[in-house]
Amino acid sequence: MKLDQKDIQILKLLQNNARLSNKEVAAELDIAPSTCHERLKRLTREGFFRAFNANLNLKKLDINVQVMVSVRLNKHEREVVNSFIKRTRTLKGVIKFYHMAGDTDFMIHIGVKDSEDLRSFILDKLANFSYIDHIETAMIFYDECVCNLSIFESEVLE
Amino acid sequence: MKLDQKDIQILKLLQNNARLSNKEVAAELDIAPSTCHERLKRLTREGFFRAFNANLNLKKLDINVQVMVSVRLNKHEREVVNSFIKRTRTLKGVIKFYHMAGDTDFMIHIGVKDSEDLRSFILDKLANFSYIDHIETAMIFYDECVCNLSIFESEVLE
DNA sequence: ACAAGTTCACGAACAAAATTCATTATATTT
DNA sequence: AAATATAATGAATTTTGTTCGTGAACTTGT
Repeated sequence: MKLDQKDIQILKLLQNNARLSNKEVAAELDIAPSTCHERLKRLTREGFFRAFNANLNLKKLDINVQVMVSVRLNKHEREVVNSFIKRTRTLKGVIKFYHMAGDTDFMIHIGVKDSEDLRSFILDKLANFSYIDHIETAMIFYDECVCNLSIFESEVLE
Repeated sequence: MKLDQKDIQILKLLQNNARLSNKEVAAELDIAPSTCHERLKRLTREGFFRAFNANLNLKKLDINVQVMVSVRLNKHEREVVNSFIKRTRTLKGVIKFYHMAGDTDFMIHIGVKDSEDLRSFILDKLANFSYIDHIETAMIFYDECVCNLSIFESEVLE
């Protein structure tokens, strides 16, 4: 499946503003709304979008502490790893979940109200999983979704 | 400003599907579209949304390598830090940008085509910033935006 | 180079959703 | 309880989404 410039432009626009209307995207690309609609439908059908997420202003929700929790397990069989993922990804406060290669097995971006909630998250929820080898917590001052698609403007995929 | 259950439900719904139509959200909350529209407008006006991002299927874009690059600087004056941020956050391939407290100053989630592009990213783009003390790269097997808002269902903010 | 076929973009027509607003209902305050 | 403020509603209007027939542009095979 080939992507041309227009397709890539659509992806980039929605990447940075997922609530743009079809009409707005069309205007940006300088094509007819119906044409744009066809392309957007095709991109969706072909699975170019994983999800559309609203990035919330956490401070307004009284979520004042964001941290990156790095976890190392002491067993790495598929079963143990899967069970960790299954159990952890649904915990309240989890924002983003990375499964890593290397020293650290998981990096979990979490957001909570205060340091008490953080303590409870780590001690009560994370640490009582049986195969934890190591947990390290680093505070996040500031995070940002940048989304600079690493595709050259001249590049066309097929 | 107070948030009630319905507001929180709206935020959660859009967090997980930012392209839901007003009508769909209204149906989910079991309220009239006009009511829902008012609330959504209010939430937007009051700044509860930072952004709406499409999460793209990177494999389909020939972006096969995702890594978390940890950077430590050897100077931490505001000027140096700001200049690093300004310079780095716009680099092609940067997906998410974390400014950290602690051992590591920045964690940068990047996505590139292959290990060659990664090498070039690190050597040509990152490493020639003057105040780099340390760069560490960890491969990401898999990442996911989970968005489990850490707000209790019974909780109401004001 | 040319004909046949395919792909793509377009605009008009229709359907659906967004948006506004006057009215009614529900809370809050005094 | 009356008065006031706040929120929800449905109907009317505007705007957008969606479909589809038509024609332009581009491919392919000869």
